Amino acid sequence: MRSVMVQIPNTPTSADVARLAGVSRATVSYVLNNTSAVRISEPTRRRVHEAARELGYVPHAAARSLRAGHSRTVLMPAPAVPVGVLYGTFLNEVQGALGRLDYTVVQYGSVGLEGDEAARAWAELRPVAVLVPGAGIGPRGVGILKRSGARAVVTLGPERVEGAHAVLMDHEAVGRCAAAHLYERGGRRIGVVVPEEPGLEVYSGPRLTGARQALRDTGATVTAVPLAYTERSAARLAADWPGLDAVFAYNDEYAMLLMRALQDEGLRIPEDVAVIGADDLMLGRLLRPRLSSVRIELPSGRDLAALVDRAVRAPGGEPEAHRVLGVSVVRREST
Amino acid sequence: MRSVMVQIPNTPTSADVARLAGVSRATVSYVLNNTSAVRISEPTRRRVHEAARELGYVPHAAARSLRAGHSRTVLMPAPAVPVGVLYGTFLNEVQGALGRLDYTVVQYGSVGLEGDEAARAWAELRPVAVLVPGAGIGPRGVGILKRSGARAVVTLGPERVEGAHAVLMDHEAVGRCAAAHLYERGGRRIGVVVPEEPGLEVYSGPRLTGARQALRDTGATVTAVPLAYTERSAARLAADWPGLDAVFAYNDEYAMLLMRALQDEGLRIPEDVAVIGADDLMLGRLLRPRLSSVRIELPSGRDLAALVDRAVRAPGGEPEAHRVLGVSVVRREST
DNA sequence: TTGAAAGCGTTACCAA
DNA sequence: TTGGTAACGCTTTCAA
Repeated sequence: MRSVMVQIPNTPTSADVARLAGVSRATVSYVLNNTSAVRISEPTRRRVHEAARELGYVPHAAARSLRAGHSRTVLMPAPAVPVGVLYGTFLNEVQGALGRLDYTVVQYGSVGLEGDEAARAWAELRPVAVLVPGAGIGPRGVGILKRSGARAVVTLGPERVEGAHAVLMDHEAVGRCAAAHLYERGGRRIGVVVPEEPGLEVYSGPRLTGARQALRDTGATVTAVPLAYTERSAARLAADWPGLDAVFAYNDEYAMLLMRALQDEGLRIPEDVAVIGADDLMLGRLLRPRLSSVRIELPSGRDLAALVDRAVRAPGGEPEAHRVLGVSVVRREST
Repeated sequence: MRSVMVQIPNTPTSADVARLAGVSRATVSYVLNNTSAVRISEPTRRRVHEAARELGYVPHAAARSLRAGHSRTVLMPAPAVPVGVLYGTFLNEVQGALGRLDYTVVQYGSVGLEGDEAARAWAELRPVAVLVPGAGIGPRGVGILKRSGARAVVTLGPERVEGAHAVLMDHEAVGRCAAAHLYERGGRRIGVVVPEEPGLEVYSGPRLTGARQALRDTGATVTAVPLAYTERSAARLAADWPGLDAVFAYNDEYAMLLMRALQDEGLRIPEDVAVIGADDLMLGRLLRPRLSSVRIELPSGRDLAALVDRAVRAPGGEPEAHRVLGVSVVRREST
């Protein structure tokens, strides 16, 4: 009655495998999961495997985790904006490392969801751990996830969130490092580029703050310089240059853009304006003068995966906070 | 007996909500899902909502889709290599558009999985559709997914796969376009950069082939030029330059790298060697001479989402194949 | 308007 | 060594 009417064959279940192999569903489960508590005869095993192969049986993850009461899914909200090479590589590393620890990593496309709403959507999947980059979650969101069985919530960003483990990316340090370098090289009226593109405030804010911190009590001034990632915006800024003698340009891409616009206006780098970026991209080395940059060292994906794993295994523990992000100036010719 | 022993409160189920609200589980389901076939009194609705809020109830996606027999999950294998900004933006667009069509987009971290193995892992999640970028799946994989209930498999890449819908990214056209332009500008000994980084063959191969096609019967020669994305590799290549008078450098980043290395060797661009990249990145416009580039037009994320949606709703239909990728040369100063 | 009960695909316990 | 059975959380049909 059931499979006769449909053209597309119903997807085979373990019951189908059992029927074909002439055994019970339990036996199928034992065989396919290599359950060590139970000994199954070799001929039976073969029959079961054979039947599974023939039907193209694939276990149903939802049913399995429903029964088990937990999953090994680690959920990461997918970044809504295309993320830099550095960070992108890092996220891939984390993914690979978690995979090797036998977790299933799922990036959840959360475009359009915000705050607790997003947390609730993630919680529906009952992940064993959640890894949130940026500032996508608050204490309430963490609560929702934990109550839904998440054994670890780890944030990856500039600030700590109550109840969650934190991998603190100290972007203030980036700003401090850049500003200190510019001051040391003689800069006194120092600009800090703040990208106009939305979504970057999480990083640009702390970088600006860090620069301010570093130059407090030095007599140097710090000016926020808004800049969009377009040639027009850069040209306008350069044409109307507010007389700054040094700039920390947020990252290497903005730095390259700005440097070119300043040069086109006849300003000499670094004599008239010193420019430093961040991320130490290779492309910055191709310009003339070569671009100085703040090199940012992210933790290894393996370390982060290990942190998640530890948190999952010992869910009771106090949330740890790790300050990461090694920063150092790579001085080239633009400062 | 059950919740007394655990410190972490058990995650609330709809039964808990029902108990607190003093109604049956059925009623809870009706209220929370706004089931229109059934009328529930306003006071009852309020009590249910109240109870759900108080307990922090979040429905269990696995249980729901198990019962329903299907999900609205669209699965995309996460690209294993960090992907360019162009393609990354496109993937984000697709994700957003699918989200607006009420699909849940899940990027599955498939590092380390290959071929049918990967397909099987994806199939365990019983997605309603699978969107595979690159060359990550074969006909057998498609079969596995379809038998597991996927109503649409869409590949996104240079080649068609039996049984799957195809969004054909015609990278040969990119190569053809670049090569034709170089020939027209006077190039006769033409090089095509082939990145040494693994994972890029899917794109670099067709681009090389396309260049060969375009120059067949013209008398011009086409030479594959291996290049790693490092200054050393570029310097070595430039020092040992095989006398080519024009190069298609795979994309703008490799082009920038190569151009700088050639300049450092004293070769003039474009007089001695013409260079063209691809992707039309802004950064290419910052070099001197400004970099010429093949501009690649991807389809809109909304179109692709619509294709997926159509395929899901009418799963019987013949697989469609769409040739996308508009290509055009943006000539600047390097050719 | 509400409730009881069946069933989705798995696995684990207990019995044979 | 194998099989029956209950239970995971949810939705939906049927009955009250």
